Amino acid sequence: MSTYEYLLTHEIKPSQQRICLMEFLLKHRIHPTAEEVYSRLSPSMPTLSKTTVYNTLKLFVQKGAAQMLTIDERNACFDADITKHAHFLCKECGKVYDLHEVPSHWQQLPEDTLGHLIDEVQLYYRGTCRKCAEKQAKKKLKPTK
Amino acid sequence: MSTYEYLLTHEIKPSQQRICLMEFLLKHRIHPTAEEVYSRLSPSMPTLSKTTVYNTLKLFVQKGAAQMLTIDERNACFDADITKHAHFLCKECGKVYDLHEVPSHWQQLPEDTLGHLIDEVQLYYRGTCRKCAEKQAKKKLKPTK
DNA sequence: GTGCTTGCAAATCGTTTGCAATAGC
DNA sequence: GCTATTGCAAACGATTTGCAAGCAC
Repeated sequence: MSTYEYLLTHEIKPSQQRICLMEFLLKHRIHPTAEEVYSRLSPSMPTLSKTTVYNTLKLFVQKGAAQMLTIDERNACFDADITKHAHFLCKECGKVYDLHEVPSHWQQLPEDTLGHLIDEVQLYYRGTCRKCAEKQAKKKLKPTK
Repeated sequence: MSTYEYLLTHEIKPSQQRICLMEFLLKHRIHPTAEEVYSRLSPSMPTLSKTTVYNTLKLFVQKGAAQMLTIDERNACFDADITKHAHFLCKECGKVYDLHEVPSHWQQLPEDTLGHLIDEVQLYYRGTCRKCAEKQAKKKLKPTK
């Protein structure tokens, strides 16, 4: 299915900008922030504005074509993978990773919700990612001081 | 145990402001934002500054005496209950509720973390809280228009 | 041409920073 | 007196808003 058709299945009118943004999200599963999307796309789309990036990402979320992650306190990031899956934030480098290997019990909604109506679940982990942990281990072995 | 002693157990030097803030957090389990803490305390502490509120809340989190929640995209909120428990955000009224009744499997760290070192877990639900759901139901029965 | 989409500039809001005043040992 | 804490004002950065221009059917 083309991105054009994919947007239609989510009731999103496919404009040039929307297609490019969705294509970017689908291709680069890096959980980009609005800022990142803008800076990566603007070289090839000189007239693209940040406002459009913000508007479009918000539209995708509203229409269920993307999810917004609030795992990073500083800025929201976006994921076109709309299946429920856990996320991991590295506090060192700020990267967000998928964690599909987490057992999926958490995805089921609890029976007792105190009467609240739940329509979204997010499981967030935070810590130090593999790469940063390795970097730190090396530093300890041969310190630069 | 007094708040003074409680702060000491977390290696936090108990100043006037720190005691008041921690007392507020312990007494009012409403997951306040920094702004809320400030506006609720400043009437009785006229010289209190927002900077101090931000500094102090950050200190509490660093020392493990409070946790920061990023469930609300707009602003961080704080919880002096440092036990692992799920949270629910009402998208209508913005309130954050504890959900202690959620089965606790999710609190256990997954075996396969792709090599990442996890030191924090958060489970967030979002939807419509009981009060807001009731309000909406009433509106439907006797619409004002 | 009508209505939605885009893009610019300015505004907003939460949070941080620089630095001087203050408090507590 | 020295060090850590506090508080003000300014800076900052992410996001939103108002509005004019552009596009598509």
